[in-house]
Amino acid sequence: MDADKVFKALGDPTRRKLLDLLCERNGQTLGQLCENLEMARQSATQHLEILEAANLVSTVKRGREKLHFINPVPLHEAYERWVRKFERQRLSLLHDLKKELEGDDQ
Amino acid sequence: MDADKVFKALGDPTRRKLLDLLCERNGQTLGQLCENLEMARQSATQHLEILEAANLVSTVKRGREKLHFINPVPLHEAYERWVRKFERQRLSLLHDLKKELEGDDQ
DNA sequence: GTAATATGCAGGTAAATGCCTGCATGTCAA
DNA sequence: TTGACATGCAGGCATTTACCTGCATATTAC
Repeated sequence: MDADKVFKALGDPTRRKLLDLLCERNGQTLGQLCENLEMARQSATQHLEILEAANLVSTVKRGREKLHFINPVPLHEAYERWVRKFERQRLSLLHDLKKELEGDDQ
Repeated sequence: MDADKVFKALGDPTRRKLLDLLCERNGQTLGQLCENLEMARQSATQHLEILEAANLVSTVKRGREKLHFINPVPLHEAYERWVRKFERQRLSLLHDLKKELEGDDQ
């Protein structure tokens, strides 16, 4: 997994929306996905390419259509390897912050 | 929480490294953080401003120093409201994908 | 007070990003 | 075969991004 590609891919609201759309109904074509976005088809294609490069989406050609499927693995790995560390320390980090904001400096 | 700011902030490797550094030792000054980055102080400042705008980092001025603390709340919320949806459906999404990659199209 | 230290502020630039238009290719159906 | 449909490819353009340098301000130590 390339963590940077995954996080970069998630950094754009259109791409998060695409993942949302695929989560609602997996295996949609490019055209179907475009109906829910307010941009040109080619722009959506570029976003989908970025998601594919991050391995968050896999595609299958069926005739003249291209079907898009979520691959949940990289997202899971990014969470496990990166976000979870912060979750583990969440309460103590929150404690640091509160103590400091209260000006408790002695 | 502004989800877009949070995800955008996490989309840069330098900013993730800053969060990592603060996770190891919370409350570091700008100068301390810069020692671990290979860029000018001003560049690091800009990254920290973005983390602060996303509310992922809070700062406290102490004399001429500026201390930086992680705020774990927005990250937790982003996970809860967004990533967890995919976690819940993870196995079924993975199943869709596998079925399709096997060319199981009937 | 003065010098060293820590940070803030104001541009400036090259590269990346996100969007577009126009045209080409490939597939299906009549 | 021909026209409609789904997608691919190439290039252009405005904005944002990530980095920098140079100088200003504020705090501490001597």
